[in-house]
Order: sequence, then C-alpha cells, then structure tokens
Amino acid sequence: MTSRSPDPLGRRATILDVAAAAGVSRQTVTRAMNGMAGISPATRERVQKLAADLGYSPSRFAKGLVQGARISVGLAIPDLTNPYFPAFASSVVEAATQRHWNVVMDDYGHGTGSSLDAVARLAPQVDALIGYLGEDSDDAQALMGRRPVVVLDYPVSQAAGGISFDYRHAARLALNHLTARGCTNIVYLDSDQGGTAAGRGAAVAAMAAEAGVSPTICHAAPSASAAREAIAVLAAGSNLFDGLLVFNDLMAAGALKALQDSGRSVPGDCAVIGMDGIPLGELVTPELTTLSLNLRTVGRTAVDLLEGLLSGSVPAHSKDASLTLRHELILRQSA
Amino acid sequence: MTSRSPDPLGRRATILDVAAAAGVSRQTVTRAMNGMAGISPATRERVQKLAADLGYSPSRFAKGLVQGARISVGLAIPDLTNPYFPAFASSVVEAATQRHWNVVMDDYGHGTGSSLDAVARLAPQVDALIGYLGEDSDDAQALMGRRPVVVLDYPVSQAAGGISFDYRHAARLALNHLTARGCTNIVYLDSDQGGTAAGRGAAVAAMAAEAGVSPTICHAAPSASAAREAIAVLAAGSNLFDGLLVFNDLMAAGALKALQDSGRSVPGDCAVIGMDGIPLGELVTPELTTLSLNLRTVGRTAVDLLEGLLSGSVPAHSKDASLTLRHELILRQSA
DNA sequence: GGGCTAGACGTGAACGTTCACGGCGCTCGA
DNA sequence: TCGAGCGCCGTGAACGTTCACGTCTAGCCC
Repeated sequence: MTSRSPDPLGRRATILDVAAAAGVSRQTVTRAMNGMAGISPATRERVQKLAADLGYSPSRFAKGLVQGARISVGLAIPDLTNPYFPAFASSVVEAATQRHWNVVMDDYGHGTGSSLDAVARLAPQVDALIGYLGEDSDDAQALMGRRPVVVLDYPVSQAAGGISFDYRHAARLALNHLTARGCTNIVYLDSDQGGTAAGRGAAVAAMAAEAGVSPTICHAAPSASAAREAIAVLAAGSNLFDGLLVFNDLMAAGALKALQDSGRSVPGDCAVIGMDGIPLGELVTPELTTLSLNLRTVGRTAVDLLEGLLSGSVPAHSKDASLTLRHELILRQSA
Repeated sequence: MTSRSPDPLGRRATILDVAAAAGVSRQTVTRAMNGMAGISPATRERVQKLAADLGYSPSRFAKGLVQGARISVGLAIPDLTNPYFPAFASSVVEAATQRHWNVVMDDYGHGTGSSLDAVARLAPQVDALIGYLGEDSDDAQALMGRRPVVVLDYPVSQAAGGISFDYRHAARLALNHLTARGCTNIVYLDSDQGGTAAGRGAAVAAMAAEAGVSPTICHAAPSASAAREAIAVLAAGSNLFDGLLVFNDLMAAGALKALQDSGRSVPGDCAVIGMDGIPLGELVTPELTTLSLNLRTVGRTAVDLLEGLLSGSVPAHSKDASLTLRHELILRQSA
C-alpha cells in the first residue's frame, strides 16, 4: 500500500489517493462523495474531509465514460459583439440549462476565422451543435458525423435540422409600410458578407419588384460603425432617399447616427426600419421601428428541435426538421 | 467475431465497431483516424470511409481519460442580456480560443438562480472557472476544490485569484468632471442588487464626501427599462438635479431616455455619466460620456491570470493573484 | 540462403470512475 | 445455538481510447 505523493501539483488526486489516505476502498469513497447508502456517517464525513484536503475532484472523463454523462451542445456564432447573438445565445443557454445540458460557446468572428474553424474546435467536445454557420453547413455536418446539427438562417442541405426565416414576408411588411407612408426613394443597406446576407438581399429585391419599387442597394460590414460611415457617405451625396431599410438593428442604429450627423431628421426626412428586434432598438433616438423576431422563441425553438433530433423523435432531413419563423413589424418612432 | 448491430441509434459506434467492420484492429483504426504513420494508404482510406458510414466519432471521455484532454474553463455570468457581459465574454472566448481552451458558458440570470447554481452546474465539467459571482465566491471555490477560480469585481477571499476595479478612482474622475462642469445637484443611480453594487456605491459615497458634495442616491434594477422608470419618477418630482452618475452604461441609456421623455435636455439641463464603456454608449443620443473599461483587456487579463494559476507560476492567494484595473473617463456628448 | 530492415499490423495495459456483486461481523428471534 | 438478515465495506469488470510494445511478412544485400 504505497501511498502516492499527496499533491505534486501536476497530477490531480484520484479516487485511489483518497481511498489510500482514508484506509478504505474506492467504492467507499464513491459512496461518500455521491451521497449513496451503505456507509456509516462517521466514515462518510472522514472521507469527505480527506477528499477536500487532498483537493480531490472526480475526473469528468472517467465519470462520463462509465455513466454516459450529460449532453453538451456546441454553440457557434459569428460575433458576440453584435447584440443579436448574445440575445440569441441567452435563450439557447436558458433552454439548455433547463434540460441539464451544458453549452460550449465559440465565437468565430474575432480571428478572421470561418465558421468551420469553430466547428472543428467544437466537434470533438460536444454531442450536438447549434450555430449560425453561413454557407459552411455541409462541411460542418461532415465534421460532426452522425451527431445532430441545427443550422440557423441558412437553407438546410446536409445538416440534420435548420431554422430559417421568411424574409420575403419580412421584406413585404417593411416595403408596404414604407410605401404606405409615402416613401418613394428607398435604400436597402445590406451586409457585405455573403452567406446569410444573400437570403435577405434576394428577398428584398424580389418583394421590391413585386411592389413596383426599385430600391438603391448599398453594402457595409455588419457593424454599427461601418453602417454609420456608409450612410454618411450616401447622405453626403445627392441621393435624397426618404426610406431606409437596414440589414439588422445594429447597423440601423449606426445609420440613425449618420442621418442625425448629416442633419436629416428621422422619420421626417427619412423613415428607417431595422431588422431583428434587439433591445437596443428601444434605446436609440428616435426609437427604432423594426422587423422583430422573438429572440427567446428562436433559441428555444432551436433547442427544442435539437432535442427532437437527439431523441430520434424528429428524423434528420425530415419535414419536421426544418422550421421557418416569421418577423413581425414593430412600429416605433423611426418609421 | 460477432459484429455488433450497425446503428441502433441509441448506442454510438465505437472504435471496435469500425475495426470489426474493416477487419482490422483498434490500433489500425486509431492510426487511420488520427493521421498517424505505420498504415498503408489503402487501409487508411478504407477505414476512414467505413468510420464515416458507421457515423463513428471518438468518445471525448475515453480520449480525455487517456490523453488528458484540452482545458475547458467555465464562464459564469449573471446576464447575457446586459451588453456588458457579452462584451466581456467575447474577449474571454477569444483569449481562451488562442490557447486551445474551450469555454463552457452559464448564465445564471434568467432563472432567479444564484451564481452558486451556475457554479454547481459548471464545476463537474470544467478545469477552471472565471466568473462574475457576486458575494458567493467562497462557496464557489469550495465547489471547485483545488481548481483555480478567477473572480471578477469582488474582493477575493477564498478564491484563488481575482480582478477588481478601482471604483474610488472612477468615482473621483466622474465627480470631478461633474463639479468642474458646475453641477451642484448630483444624483447617483445605483443598482439595487447587492454584491458587486456595494463596491461602487461605497466608492461613490466616499469620493463624494471627499469632494464635498452630497449626491442623492437612488436605486433600480440593473436594466435599461428599470432605470428609465426610476429616472422618470425622479424627473417628475421637484428635484432639479443637474448631474447624473449611473451604475452602468445600460442603465445610463435608459436614464437618457427618461430625461428626454421628461423634456430635460442632456447635457444642457443635466449631465449624464455612465460606467463600463460598452459600444452601446456611442449609439444613443446624445452619445454617452462614460467611465470606460477596456473590455478586451479585462477578459484577456482574466484569462492570463487563470493561465498563471493553472500552470502554478502564479500561486493562488498570492499578491500577483489579485489585480486591480482602472476606469478611464471618455468624454462624449452627454457630459 | 541467411540475416537484417522496414513497413504493416496486432495485443496487453493503463487512464479513473461506477456497477454489480460478494463477504464479513453483528444482532435478533425461534 | 444457530441461521437469517442487515449494515458496512471490498473486489472484479466494464466504459472507449491511446501508449508502448510485440509480431509477421516481404524485400534486400552480401
């Protein structure tokens, strides 16, 4: 019974160290630590104290190996700095916590990494994946093998499940509102990043054609500052646009600033409509009219779908595995 | 050699299933999957294909058990909905990703849970912890045993390491600025939640006494809407305050809205200063003067410290294990 | 043709837990 | 007095990998 070295600070104490120190067997330590029956109160306490002294904490790997541990799901998002994503992430974390899942988060925006890098990092660590992946969702599914993947905001092909948004509906709501307001010279400020942007841009173009208007399209990086600059440039030109539809609320907030800077009043000179419905919209001045998504619903829906896929009650690639959510027009001050 | 059932969708394929299907041994499968030498290109390819067909992905538990897997750190924050925390989390995730760590996130705000619940969920899953834990940091450390814990914004006692902020310095900057501006009737809008709030409130009180001013203190929940309501009530009263210092930027944004609603101009009638320096401050109107923290620095510092604790190069509870960061006054339009 | 090398592949052991048993000593009742 | 039962505790086996070897075959050179 050679007792191992107590705390070399390079090797963590194992259950055997505790057992040796207490002069009992593994199983008794297990009983003490997990509150199981079949152990006297005295030994239980003694073992617990010893475990604490040795700094013992059970290996999650060994435990997971034998018990088939709790599910952990990867969450891959492009940019925690854009308030849309934490709002979404928050609802995912909430729904996951309720199910006793845990969430491993990866943000592939800060490097210039692609979503695939994030998935590659996440894949060995998780049982399932939820993510805004852009166009890489096929390769992502390949990396995850048979484990379920729920892709947001991009048409599902290989991926097991997906949640997309009815942008034609959203665009129709916005354009109708602007034209009903009397706007005749409409600008659509799009994100300059492919992937998810493509869907929105195409929908706006299609609905504009249907409504008989031909908006000016311009592009900027999906940040407030980039949008601000883009609109500053546009407003400095001769284009006297009177309606502005923006890719998302964050960019819309930047646009609002630029219009203010240029001396144009909102909604007097120009009506502005954002997209997503993040809380930020209520804090800017004027408050932002927006195509709103119920963000709690989006996250919860993604987790619900994932649960279905994991349990097998929703077959991958089936009809039930791809859902479409709709935006709602929330009228505030800016349009 | 009884081959196991191929895909019962309840048991995942193991390396033995793949080996049996390919008619080779475990080790050969390992060689194929991990790109090791000592295997012919033909078998490598055959095994890889078979593995993909069977939906095999290696168990992270078994792998972790034998290899001592990558470090994963828990991140416990009160509320992803408050833009401060995603900004912080973003920099933590970035710094962790660079080190090939992964981040398990938990948000203890949405239930009415305490930070201890989050730590209890996280503890069995991670090797270390970073968190805004409020007053529960002692029990948190107890749950984590000998694994390092970095606590933010709260004085370290039991916890291995901590990062705190020099609120006396921040309060001095703000009050000096307000008084230099000629403000004589100052209000401090505090958070109504204990823990971290206590430090800021006490510092403001102390520095106010030092500066010879006696601000009115009022409280609200740390959200934009609660702050908006609180200031609306205050502004409707007879108190003609001309300076407003706010617990954080989010609440300040709400306060700005309330002042606008009540017809008071900012900074004309009342100067407003926020705290934290989140990007939101540049999007509200007027743009928010704030006591700014470099949020990238905060997250990076926390991860740096954690790395020191993990490697043992920074002893827990030592002088180097607790750091203090300072706010900087960023002048914008609101004060 | 014999020995040596390298390439391709297989086999015990180990990682740290928990599960399913099995065993020991005591008490109690018939 | 002895067997049954119970409280307390210990021991093999298993989970799915990888590591460190060991083995076999083919080919080559002298």
